[in-house]
Amino acid sequence: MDNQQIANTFQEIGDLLEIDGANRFRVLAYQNAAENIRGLGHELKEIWRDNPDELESLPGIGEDLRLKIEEMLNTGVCQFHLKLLKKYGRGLLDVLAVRSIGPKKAALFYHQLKIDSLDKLKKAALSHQLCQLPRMGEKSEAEILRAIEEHAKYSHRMLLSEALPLAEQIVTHLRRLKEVAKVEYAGSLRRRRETVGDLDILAAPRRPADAAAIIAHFQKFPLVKNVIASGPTKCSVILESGAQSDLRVVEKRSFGAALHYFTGSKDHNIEIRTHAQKVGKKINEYGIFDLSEKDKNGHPVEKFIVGDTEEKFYRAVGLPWIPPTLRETRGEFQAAMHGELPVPVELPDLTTDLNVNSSYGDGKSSIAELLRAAGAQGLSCLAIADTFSSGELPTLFDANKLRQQLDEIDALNRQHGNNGKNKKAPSPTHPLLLKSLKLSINTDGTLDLSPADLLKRLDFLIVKINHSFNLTEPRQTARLIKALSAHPKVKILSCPNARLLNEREGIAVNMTKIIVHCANHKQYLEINSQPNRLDLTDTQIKLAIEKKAGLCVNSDALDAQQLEFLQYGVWTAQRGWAEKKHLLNTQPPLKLLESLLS
DNA sequence: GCCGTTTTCGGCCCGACTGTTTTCAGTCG
Repeated sequence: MDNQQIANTFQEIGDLLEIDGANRFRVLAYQNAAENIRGLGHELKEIWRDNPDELESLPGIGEDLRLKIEEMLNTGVCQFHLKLLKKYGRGLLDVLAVRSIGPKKAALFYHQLKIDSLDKLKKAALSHQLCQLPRMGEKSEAEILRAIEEHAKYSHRMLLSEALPLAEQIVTHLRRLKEVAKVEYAGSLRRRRETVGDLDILAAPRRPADAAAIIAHFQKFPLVKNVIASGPTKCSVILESGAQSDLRVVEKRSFGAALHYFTGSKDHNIEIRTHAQKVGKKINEYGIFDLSEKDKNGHPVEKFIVGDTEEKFYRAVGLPWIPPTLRETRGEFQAAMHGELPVPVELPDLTTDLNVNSSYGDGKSSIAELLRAAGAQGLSCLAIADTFSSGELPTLFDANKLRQQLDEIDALNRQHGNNGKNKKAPSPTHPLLLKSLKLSINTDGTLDLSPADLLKRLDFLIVKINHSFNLTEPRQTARLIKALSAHPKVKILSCPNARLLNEREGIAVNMTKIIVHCANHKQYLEINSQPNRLDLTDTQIKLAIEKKAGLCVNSDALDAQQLEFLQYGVWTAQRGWAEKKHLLNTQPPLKLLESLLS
């Protein structure tokens, strides 16, 4: 079992225990463990194989959960999980996933009406059985029906690239209101997670009395389908796309504290709050409060210290500002304490895109168009890497097309003075084109390497998995290592997990082995910037940096416009603690070439 | 069930909103 499966098992145990009426802190322990395991950079399987004792040193894992992890790694199942599932049935988990139904109502429906599936829940609501139950009424019943509809239509997380423009539209909409002093989006969107559950928006009115006007204006956003909750400081709506958006309105003096609070992650906030408690301060979404003064009865007096900006907020607890992309409890608090926070790589640090598709292959733009777009983005170097053979059955290698492409690249380089004789270094005005090729890895790990005379003209090769996604982990790992070793010009592994967000799970592969192989052979793992890939993942990037493996952020653009996707790759790199120095393609092009070919 | 510079027991975040209540339980973030 991999981390994801183990985390899901703990999550389900937590949910079922909650319905079972277990101690809520016991439930919390399972949920925390699930969350921590999801954010882990290393596979539990590997940790356990190397040193079984180390499992218990992981956050949120004690003796009991360690035993359950070992059981799952040994047998592939957890008996306790099976016992709970047998008692309640898997359908009850679906019921629990419906908005407005929590553990208490799920348990009530189950015990009173034997409801253990979405289907039975819907029938009970339609036949008005639900509203007969204690503390249930017609409104609650209607709300459940509506939530079931929404759930059927929309239960996935949005891609970051879908969430961002939507949130920006809402923010723009709110900024138009003169009563608004400040407005930002928060949540996992601000942390640049690869997928986003809902859109959290935060606003501060110019005067406290203006809050109601902001709430009202939010509801008038053209894409609002229905309002699910609205009060004086808070409003939740469902948008036309099915996504939920939550607005919170706080006073200006609390804006920074609230921005921190609603940006999360939850675990990061707990870490900061616990730290604040140790230094005699209290944190909530309204600010930081000093508790050192006591009233005449000896009770602490809450004295507001600060809350208007995040910078001041962190400073008040003795910490530097921590970038949102790092707030995932992956050591950022300790790093901040010791002044060792990474300086995240930024988009302008990139000099080069090492993986772009042209119209010779799957791309839509000509090389000249790609080059212009790259220059406009501030890039001074671009590697054209088309795939000429792909799919289940590799077609014949299209040598003539490639020859024609290489001739065009040589001509363009001469035109820009990059013929080796010119002393001028490549720049956005004199960009350099590199010649590459993206080879599809065969099922047995071999590559179609011919003809040899054309390979000689290429600067480097990229390899990528385009088919046979379902091999076992040992086979898939061996396949990748074989492909990486197939030719000295193979330098980059593209889309290492071969995943498609919301569509296809990544391949089963021992990524630690791949990372170590790349570190030992001066090869580079790609952080693919396509918003539905973002592959490597953040935690794997962090692992790669720890193992000193090379990394690069590439757009894999299919047209000139998609060079803008590099921003998504850079954000993912930031989440993996990548600094400028960790990425190959932040180097000046000539130095980059030297590194790549050494 | 986990955790510890308040440590082996007793905590574990808590405020906003809704609906069904006649003062609050349940859900959510």
